[in-house]
Amino acid sequence: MKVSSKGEYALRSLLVLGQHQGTVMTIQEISEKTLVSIQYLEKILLQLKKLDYVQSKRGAKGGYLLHKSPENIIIGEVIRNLEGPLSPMGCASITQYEPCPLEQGCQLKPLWSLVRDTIAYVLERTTLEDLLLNRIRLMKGEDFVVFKE
Amino acid sequence: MKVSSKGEYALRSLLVLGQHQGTVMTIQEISEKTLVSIQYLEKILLQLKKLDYVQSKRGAKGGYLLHKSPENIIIGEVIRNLEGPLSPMGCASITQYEPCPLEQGCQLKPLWSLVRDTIAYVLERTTLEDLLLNRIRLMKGEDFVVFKE
DNA sequence: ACAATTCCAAGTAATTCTATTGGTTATTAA
DNA sequence: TTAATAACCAATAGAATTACTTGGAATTGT
Repeated sequence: MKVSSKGEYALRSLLVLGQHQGTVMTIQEISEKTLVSIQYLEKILLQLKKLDYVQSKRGAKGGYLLHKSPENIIIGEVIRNLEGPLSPMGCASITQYEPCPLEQGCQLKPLWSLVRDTIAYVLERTTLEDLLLNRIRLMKGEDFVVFKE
Repeated sequence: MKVSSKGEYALRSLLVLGQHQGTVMTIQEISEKTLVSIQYLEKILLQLKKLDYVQSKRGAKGGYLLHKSPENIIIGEVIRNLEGPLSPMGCASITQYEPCPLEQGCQLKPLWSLVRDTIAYVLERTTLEDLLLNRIRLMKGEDFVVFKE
């Protein structure tokens, strides 16, 4: 159930850019802050640019800037865009459903759908702004309830 | 955020064995029901045996049986045993924590911890019996609440 | 002009995932 | 006792993915 390093690195980059809004950051600077190699970052930032999360300036004094404001960057979407569906199995994916020969009568699919929904519930309601403001609430014990009873 | 096919196949096998409790099933029969190759299943079943979920009988009339009763087979544990931590990132794993150089002050870790906790919440409360009885509740819209307010 | 910096394509190395091959050992039934 | 059945086991091979590298082309500011 891992998130790939590509997703992790993309989020690290967005966070760093979010912490320096208004100033242009070079890939090198982002690399220092995120501990990701310049060459790999390059590819990730290019992807983030195509997805319109960031903006670039070429040439001397160039670099990267956030293009959307943090409250409009939804973490679930970033992950989906960079590494595919949030669903643990294709059969339970809403954005990229894949059929499965076992599907009719499959007793596993409801579980995967439930997992997909819980993950999506969390990640689609979290924005870059939430991360920047440390607005994530950790759950412990009894203050966590999945179903309204 | 995918579950590997090994985990999926293991759960399919346990489900099939759960549907035929009391009767010994050969790998071949399990293969037909799960649509997994005999050779790959062999390896998975061996692992499930070492983990004590199933029991085997060698020789003619041999095959596999569940060894634990379905209500004692916790899905989260099966997945963890077969493919590692439920956590999307090592830094947020409770069972197999891995340190990260960015960790102090990392604004991503709380998110990964939250995701880990939600996934674990679902999978550690689901048993094979729940799957066999189709006792998984799909969430929709407003009957799903993550935090008690 | 020149240095800085993004852009881009291609390739490589490592890892993990999935599956196969070729046998060995234990059990049952005839 | 023999033959058939079926689990056990080790080694490895192929495919896919991930992570990263290389080498240069294009753009911009001074």
